[in-house]
Amino acid sequence: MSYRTRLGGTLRRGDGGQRVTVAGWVARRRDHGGLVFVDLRDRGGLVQLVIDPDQAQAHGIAHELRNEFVVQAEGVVEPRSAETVNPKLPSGEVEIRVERLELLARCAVLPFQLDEDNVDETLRLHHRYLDLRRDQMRHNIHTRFRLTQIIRRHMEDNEFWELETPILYKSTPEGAREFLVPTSSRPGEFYALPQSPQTFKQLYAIAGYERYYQIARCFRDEATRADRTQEFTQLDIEMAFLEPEELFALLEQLFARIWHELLGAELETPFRRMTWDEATLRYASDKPDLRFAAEIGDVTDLLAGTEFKAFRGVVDGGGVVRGLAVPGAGGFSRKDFDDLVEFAKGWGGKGVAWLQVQEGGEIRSPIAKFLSQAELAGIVQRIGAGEGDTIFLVADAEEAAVRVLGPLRLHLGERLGLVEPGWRFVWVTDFPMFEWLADEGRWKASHNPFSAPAPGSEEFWSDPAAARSYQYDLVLNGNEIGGGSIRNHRPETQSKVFELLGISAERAEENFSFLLRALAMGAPPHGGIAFGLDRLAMLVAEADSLREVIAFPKGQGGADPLTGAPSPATPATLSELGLRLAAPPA
RNA sequence: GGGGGCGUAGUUCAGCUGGUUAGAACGCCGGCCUGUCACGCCGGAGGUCGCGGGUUCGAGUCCCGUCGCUCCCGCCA
Repeated sequence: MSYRTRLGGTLRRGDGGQRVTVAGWVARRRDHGGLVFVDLRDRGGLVQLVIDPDQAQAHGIAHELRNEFVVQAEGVVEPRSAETVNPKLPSGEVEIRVERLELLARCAVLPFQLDEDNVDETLRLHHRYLDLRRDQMRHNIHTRFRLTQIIRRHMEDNEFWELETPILYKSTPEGAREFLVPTSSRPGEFYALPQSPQTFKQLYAIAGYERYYQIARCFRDEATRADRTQEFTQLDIEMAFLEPEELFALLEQLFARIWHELLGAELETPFRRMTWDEATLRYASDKPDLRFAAEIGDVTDLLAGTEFKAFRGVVDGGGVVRGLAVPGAGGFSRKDFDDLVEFAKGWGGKGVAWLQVQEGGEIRSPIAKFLSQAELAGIVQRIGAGEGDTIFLVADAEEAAVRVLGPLRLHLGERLGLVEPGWRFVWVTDFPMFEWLADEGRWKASHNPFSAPAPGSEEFWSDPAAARSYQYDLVLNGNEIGGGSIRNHRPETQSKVFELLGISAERAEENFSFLLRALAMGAPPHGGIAFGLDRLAMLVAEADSLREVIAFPKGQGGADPLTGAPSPATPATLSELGLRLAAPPA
């Protein structure tokens, strides 16, 4: 018997009369004793097989069939009569009248039903080959394929080369915890798996491969989340002679294409641009969700001489008073406000004050009596509150206020149903170049140590806190979906960054000598960006977890319920690698 | 590392304030059925209530511990 088949699920009325051989899985059998119907599933969908008792060979097998048995059927595609058309199936206008049926494989009793929702995820992952047969998963995985296909076409249309970088990488001390890889050829020495192809893609740019991209696998040995896994895929891009605007345009076109082809949505380009300072002030976030207004205003200066001690203390201590106005909180009860205070405390805040602007502009608030009319009017005006709005104020050190206001804004937006459907993209630019780690008494690169200073921050070492880097993130509906920067292409600038970060010349030499050497040998100005492909797939497939768009994902803690990885190594393997466990596994 | 949630037939769940033999639906097994498409009808099997301990005359239910999964915070240049 030959396996030459046609996808049954793709058959349509026009195929009527054709003799076909189809193969696939029994999605369902309806056995009437005489007539037997089988919904045959393949990658293309479902098609109905009809097995008549006249066809003794096929009929005998048809009774034995159970869900997920694998069969091949030969027969004739017949248009269905009007009464028997099934409008729910794309192939519902036809059926295959089977003349010969072959049982190719049986299926053991299923651990879960493929048409059941809400099956325990561990069980699904344990039998992922079954789970992937479900329509939803097939749709997700197919959507992911279409996404990468659009990306490849777009990059190719724009003269990018798809190039590879090593998976056995060099361990570098900065950044996320790495997966370490021992090797028997050099006991005591280790590779690391790449957190990103960062340094190699820069080397491509330096080599003069001016437009590089890769759909790259990356690894971080960190805790997982619904939107974070230890092993992930990113669209990685690097270009020589790059102006950020050129990159922005390239990606705006790419996203417009993806949204058009996968979601049927037309995106407005160019996307909005916003500096980090503006995002932090107005949205208390470096990834602002622009699907609703509720912008934050700073009223610190209005309260410089206030009688209200709680605010006065903060202002005098160099802190800020900031707030936002939302509509629709008019009916909040005392308990609702108390809950918000608790919410704020959960984010490390001291609390939240509220003022309701009632009809006629009258203010209702537990703190109104502590504030002058001028202060109240100033706050209402600065925050931009109208009648019926409620203002929420937070007074604290600036960083602490931002930490509370961001989540508070999102919480209120969701709670009050302010979030409008749609896709709000925004480029956030000019990030702080460094962050001061008070606990450790050192500077840390806020993005990565290869980002160049933004125009105006060339002498970043003179005031690291004020320095801005040439970095940009693409944010969609409050989620960071990509980030990149113009890199340091002058070795002396790169060395200065390392120096400021406390990476000694020796350590820089040890870890990055190859990069510094490369930078010294005719490195062009260059830069790039990387996008989380899994997250993008999750967005366009409208899934709620990364694991829904990864064919073989790992669970929390990096455990793979399917294969049982990770697993202990035998003493022989350890010894070959020159390793000995410090403590026996628990 | 910290906090929350969940764990009862193969699966998804119900099981009240502790009280007979722990139920339902789907799945599975057997039988009947020639136009169904979530086919229908009849019958049947299937449970260490995650695990361990405690309280009690009596524990799926209450308490303590533990394991597994998951969500969030920390962390993720």
